Amino acid sequence: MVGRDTLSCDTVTIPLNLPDKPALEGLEAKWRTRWDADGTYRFDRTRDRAEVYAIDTPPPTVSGSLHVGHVFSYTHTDVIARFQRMRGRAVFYPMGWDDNGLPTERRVQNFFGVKCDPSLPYVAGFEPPATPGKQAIPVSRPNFIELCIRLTEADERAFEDLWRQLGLSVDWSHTYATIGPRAQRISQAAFLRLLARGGAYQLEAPTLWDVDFRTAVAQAELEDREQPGAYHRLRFATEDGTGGVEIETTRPELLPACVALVAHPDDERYRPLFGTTVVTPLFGVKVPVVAHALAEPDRGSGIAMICTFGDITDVTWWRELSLPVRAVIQTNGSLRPVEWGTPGWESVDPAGAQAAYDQMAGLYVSKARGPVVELLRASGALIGEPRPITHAVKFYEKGDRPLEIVTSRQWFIRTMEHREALLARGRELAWYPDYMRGRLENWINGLSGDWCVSRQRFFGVPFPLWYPVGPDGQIDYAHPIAPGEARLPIDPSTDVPDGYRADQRGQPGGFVGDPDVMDTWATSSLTPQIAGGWLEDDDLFARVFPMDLRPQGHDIIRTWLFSTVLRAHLEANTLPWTHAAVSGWVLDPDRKKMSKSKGNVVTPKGLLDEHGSDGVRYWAASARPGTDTSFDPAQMKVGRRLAIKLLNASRFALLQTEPVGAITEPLDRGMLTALARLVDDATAQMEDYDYARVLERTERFFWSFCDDYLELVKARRYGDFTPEGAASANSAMRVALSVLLRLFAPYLPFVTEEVWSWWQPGSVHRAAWPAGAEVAREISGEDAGAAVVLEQTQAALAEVRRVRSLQKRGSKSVIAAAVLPSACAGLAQQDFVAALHIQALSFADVAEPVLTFAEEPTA
RNA sequence: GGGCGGUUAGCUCAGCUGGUAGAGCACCGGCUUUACACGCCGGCUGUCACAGGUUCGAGUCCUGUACCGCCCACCA
Repeated sequence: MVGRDTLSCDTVTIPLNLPDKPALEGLEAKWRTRWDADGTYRFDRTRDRAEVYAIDTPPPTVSGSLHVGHVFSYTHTDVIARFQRMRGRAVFYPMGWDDNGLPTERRVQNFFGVKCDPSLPYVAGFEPPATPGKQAIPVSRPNFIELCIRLTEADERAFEDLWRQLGLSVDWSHTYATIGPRAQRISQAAFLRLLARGGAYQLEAPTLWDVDFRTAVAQAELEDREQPGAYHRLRFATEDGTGGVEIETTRPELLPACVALVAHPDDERYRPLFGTTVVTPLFGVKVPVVAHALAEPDRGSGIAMICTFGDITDVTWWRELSLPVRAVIQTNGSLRPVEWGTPGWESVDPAGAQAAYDQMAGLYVSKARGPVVELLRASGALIGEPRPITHAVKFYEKGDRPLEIVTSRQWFIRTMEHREALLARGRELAWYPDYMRGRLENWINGLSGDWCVSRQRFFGVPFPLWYPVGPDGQIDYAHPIAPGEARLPIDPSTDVPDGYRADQRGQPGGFVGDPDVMDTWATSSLTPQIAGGWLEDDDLFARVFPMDLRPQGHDIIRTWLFSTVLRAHLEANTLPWTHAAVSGWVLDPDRKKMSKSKGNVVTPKGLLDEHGSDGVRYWAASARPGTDTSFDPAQMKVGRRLAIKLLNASRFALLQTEPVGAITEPLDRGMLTALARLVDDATAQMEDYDYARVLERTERFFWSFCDDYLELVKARRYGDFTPEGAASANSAMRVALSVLLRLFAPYLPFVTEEVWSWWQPGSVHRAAWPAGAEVAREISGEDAGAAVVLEQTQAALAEVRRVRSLQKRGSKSVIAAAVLPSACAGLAQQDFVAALHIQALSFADVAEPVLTFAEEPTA
């Protein structure tokens, strides 16, 4: 243990260095430099796992800017880190930078005027133009990633600077980037291991598709948005033409992709139709009427058309009812060309179908709706007019147009078969607050398919695979070629598989690289492994994994938390960490999440400059774990005032160093008894991650310490009575100060370190977290009787002050006679009388103090 | 539709295992007190969302309702 574990004040040898006029200004700059130079927060990697506290820090997205929400939640983590460090743990507190993914891709494109083209070979020493040209220059993926790292370096420096100003006790020698070589290597190795064990597979299947980004997306990346739409009632004729059935749809443009109608098996209205065939309007396609339990009798007309594919339900029906595919949507969202009358596109009227379809082909799906509705209306198949509605439509969370479902070849990680095990992991994990566990369970129970991890993007971690090309030029996806782990990371678009030559790329008998990159969560789900040195530094990894803490926001439980639990479960058969601390959001005064735009108006830097880092941290740390919190500069001012008070009260406590000695006075012993109890409570609550409560209670004690206790002992410590009395007060004050500084240290690292440096060796952040027993030892055990004396004295003080104030007397007024309720008779008379300038004190059966003031000296 | 959280003083929020409502801010009044005017003392402010129930006693436990927020859902 680095810190001192004794409180004996008389052992302090460093010379007192009290400033005349202490101030907060300049403390951030002073101490961050000092901590850096002293390696105060360096991780001690010689310590055993049991002595380590490892944190899986969320890597902020470097292509954005830090906002108030970051300052808020990272402060929570830092408070915990500092507490654990003072508890004697070696804190592994790395920092990551998230530069993998679409936001960075866009920024690199715009900033350098380039675009990623994985078909190009790597060019060593490539330099982008000084100013981006109109025409984007195509570059290879490795070159693109190099540019990304170059661009984000500047952002990372700015972020690091802000974090240091905020006082995060991160070990800056442990950083990683999610697109860096280490993250790529680990992402690829983890994938290959999964593949080798059968935990990953590729499949040609309908998947959720963003038509703008032209990539598959995963269930976790979806969001619902309310969109205007309309119910269209369409009439399908029976095969013999004598009857018909009416369905309702919001997507009439998918009519050419209709493969069946479906109703609930128990629906009496449609039961006679099951097994029969109806004919689609306009296109004349014969489709069966089928039954499936997912069809809801009370929705629309109770019978729906199944298209390939309009939504996820269509996929379910298609799969479970073994229906044919009649896909019309292309990867760019437009309707593909179709030759009606050819296999798969049979029609009772091919010419009519072609004429109708030609008015839609090539149009983006939503644009095709107008023409098809017109045709339906003209044909009489549209019953009544469309009825406008608003309904939820699925979007890619970063996308602008509704998701479509397109059939394509994708990589999946098996998740469905692990659902029970993952739910058990969720129960095994300690959650703060506990109810957040429900979010994970909710999500796992709602999973509808395996995790689609491939993306048809250019920037990201590539799949480390090639495929043989047959003599006929066909790509053999069934037999992927994987590199040995020692070769990782690789980029199959430029690297060549063992046993092949570069000139065999794309040639019959040669190979091709997998063109896709991984979902960013496929990398982010491995942050404990990346930060902990998996596959690279076994010694480090053994000391930090599984980690202790995952701090994160509640909005990414279904993505980051879930996927990290999944990967650790699959790879290591363990939880990735034992605790998850979920922080809330910062809300603006309208009770909405502080948005980027508003967040940029209030920059974190500006806040730290204005209120001081300790002040801002105070506001953040006042919020209970998981609770959404208002952005409140007033609280930051309160925090700043607390820091200033700490400076001044400390100065007072240290102002007079002599004499010191045994703590004998009941008032002093009572104060330390209360403090010992506070420390025990605070420790228990900190262990339970309830840092906000500890701050509140420590603060409450501290203000009372200042305004009551210090005022009461002032005369005695100045030597107005006996040397023994003064010694008792001086010693008690120093014990209390030492303890209070350490209790506040996780919250207010700058001011506590400053004060600590006046009179103590080393850093307060390496000092031992106080224990109640240590405080009690100073007075040879808790003194319950003295605690009562303190309580009575404080209560009497408040009462006399109140009466005095109501009588509009100043605090200097001399009280010739004070009569107090008998219940106060046990108070510390000498200190009490001196602090209130009481000449004669007596007790009687009165409800409140009766004060007789001496004549005011005439001014 | 399912689930979770919230509803306490004008504002922001504490109130842990049930025992006569709390803090800070704001507001008002007082104090040139030798650690601090970036300070100190005091005052004002509440049918603890609503309705039932359990209990000697409920802000605190149970049931239901309303509103706010969030998460999830196979919304034809």
